[in-house]
Amino acid sequence: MADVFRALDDETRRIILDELAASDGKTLFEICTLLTTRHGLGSTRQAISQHLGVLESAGLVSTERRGRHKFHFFNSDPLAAISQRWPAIGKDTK
Amino acid sequence: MADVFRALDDETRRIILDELAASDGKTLFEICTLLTTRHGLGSTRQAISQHLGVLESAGLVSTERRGRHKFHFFNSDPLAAISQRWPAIGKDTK
DNA sequence: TTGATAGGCAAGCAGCAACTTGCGTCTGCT
DNA sequence: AGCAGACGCAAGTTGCTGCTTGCCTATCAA
Repeated sequence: MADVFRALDDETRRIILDELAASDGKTLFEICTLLTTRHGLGSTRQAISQHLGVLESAGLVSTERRGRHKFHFFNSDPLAAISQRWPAIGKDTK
Repeated sequence: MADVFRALDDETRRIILDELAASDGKTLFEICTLLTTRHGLGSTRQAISQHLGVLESAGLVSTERRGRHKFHFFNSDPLAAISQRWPAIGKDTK
């Protein structure tokens, strides 16, 4: 559970989650391109790769390898643990 | 919004939030006592004070001064922003 | 098989964040 | 007024974290 909060404590990782939540199945290079074009982030490929590693080890992102491509998928299950700990969250969300 | 995640990225602060969510209106010394007795944390008063400062500047804790006492209250409003960003959170919370 | 594409591993560096330590401030009681 | 309790401020230290750099592995196409 601690990993989830640590993973969310970074604006770049939050943006990555936004992009994956909008449309799943992106590769590392696609995410790199999106971050530079849409969000003006000049991070390196390795930096993004490390971010994805953090997100994956926190369970927020799951991956699937096909050939030389690795696709990334958003997983919201760990976020549910937050609303379980402080139930007031999902109260008025409907 | 970044402050909220940074504030939650610390086990001690999460425990403080748990205690305040369980029962509001605690003073700094009361929180210190709870952390040492119930959770076995040997932190200093100043350390807890700094944690409360982080939580307060993130909007997760509001304070009220009466005399020489300062009471702390849990505020879940910033947590709602999380479920707004990734709506999947409050999905099955009912 | 050669080359190009997609990604992984690991060391090094810089900045931040948590904790401690020491002192200062203000309130309330006697 | 004097003292003790509850809290605030600020500097210094240590450990972690994000980023870069450099090199390596694996897959597909020609």
